Amino acid sequence: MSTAPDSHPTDVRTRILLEATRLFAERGYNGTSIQMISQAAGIKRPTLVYHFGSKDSLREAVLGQLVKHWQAELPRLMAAASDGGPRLDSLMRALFQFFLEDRNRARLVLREMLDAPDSLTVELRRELQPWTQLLVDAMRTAQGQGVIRHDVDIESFLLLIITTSIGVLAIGDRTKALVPPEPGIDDQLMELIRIAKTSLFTPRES
Amino acid sequence: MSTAPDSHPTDVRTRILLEATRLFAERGYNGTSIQMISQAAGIKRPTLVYHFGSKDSLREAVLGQLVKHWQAELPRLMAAASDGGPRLDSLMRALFQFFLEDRNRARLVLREMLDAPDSLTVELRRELQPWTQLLVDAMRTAQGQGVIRHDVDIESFLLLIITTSIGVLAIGDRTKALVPPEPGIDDQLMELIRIAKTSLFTPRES
DNA sequence: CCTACCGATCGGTAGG
DNA sequence: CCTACCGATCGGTAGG
Repeated sequence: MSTAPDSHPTDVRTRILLEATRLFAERGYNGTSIQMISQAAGIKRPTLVYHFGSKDSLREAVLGQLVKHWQAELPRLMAAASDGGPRLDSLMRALFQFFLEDRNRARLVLREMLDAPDSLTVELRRELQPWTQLLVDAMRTAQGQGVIRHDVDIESFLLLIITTSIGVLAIGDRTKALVPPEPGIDDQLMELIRIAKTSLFTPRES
Repeated sequence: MSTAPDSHPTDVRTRILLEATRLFAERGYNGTSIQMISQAAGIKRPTLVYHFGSKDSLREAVLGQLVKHWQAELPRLMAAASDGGPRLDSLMRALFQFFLEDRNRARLVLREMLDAPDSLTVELRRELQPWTQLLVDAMRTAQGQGVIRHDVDIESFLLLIITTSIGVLAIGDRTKALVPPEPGIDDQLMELIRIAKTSLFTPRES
């Protein structure tokens, strides 16, 4: 009664969310039964249902986790970069780091985008768009100052960087079979950074 | 007996493949029952099984279609561009055109990459890699001639363009919710072309 | 948090 | 190309 009832790191609810994230990412929502998740979490199926109500609610909880992360991270990044304007570097680094930490996160996002549950678009727009709006504004200012090339379509550029980052991290080790020396994820990410910089910034004169 | 028994454009086998492609793309392999496909094709389930043996064989047939297209298209593109070196433009245009014709193709490819059935990597490597190898060689030559920037990682560059093109065409109308004016697919593709050109070619001196 | 149970749907087969 | 049928698994509920 005096100790928090379920604040352990190996909390049941947490364990369910962890395994659900992994399995949804690896096998997809439809390819994963709540039975598999329950077993991975070391409980019986009705216990999972007791905690989350339904498979679909569990899906929303899993997705909510990721959205929540960026809802906290984007403001942090914007603030940290406020001196000297937001830096492409730190943003891309944060993007890479988060999805590299657990590549299943990238796969999950991609799958959700493909399945397009109604909840997703709505939540993205409501929770994340306000922050990316700020980012777009900052970039537009940099463009006005001549730091960013005049021919850049800021909104599309941002979207493309995000799409590509997630794409590479989710399936980069599978697409590489297309091309002979089979460049690794790191090679692809480094080339992505080069491409982004080259096509975003006005070449320095001197 | 004198007329071909099933060469109609509305051939049963063709109709099954068509509906399977659409449904696998929209709902995923695991999210689509052979019952749904049969119904969409206007037949009963055992008839589908009679034609394709199993759900998994149908999956391979659906994927085989797409691989076959590029197996024919890549050599064609390489040959057409042989005078003056392969042109980035025609390649990207062909890529866009094929996947724009039916966006479900892009979604299907992305889903297969995520599901990573063993057959996929093997088939990509065996059927498509020989042709992309030629493309890489041609680009490397252009790089030696100074047409392509010296700092380009050719293999990663190619992979990134393909990943991004498919990504945009598959989920571009969903990711756009992230950014305020919500740029359309066409905006994103045009910006992708700009990014590719800017980051690939050595700036002309003049 | 569990045991026991539910109807519905799954992919596939038998047999014609 | 179909009807009739199969065991297995699905998500979820009753009740404790």
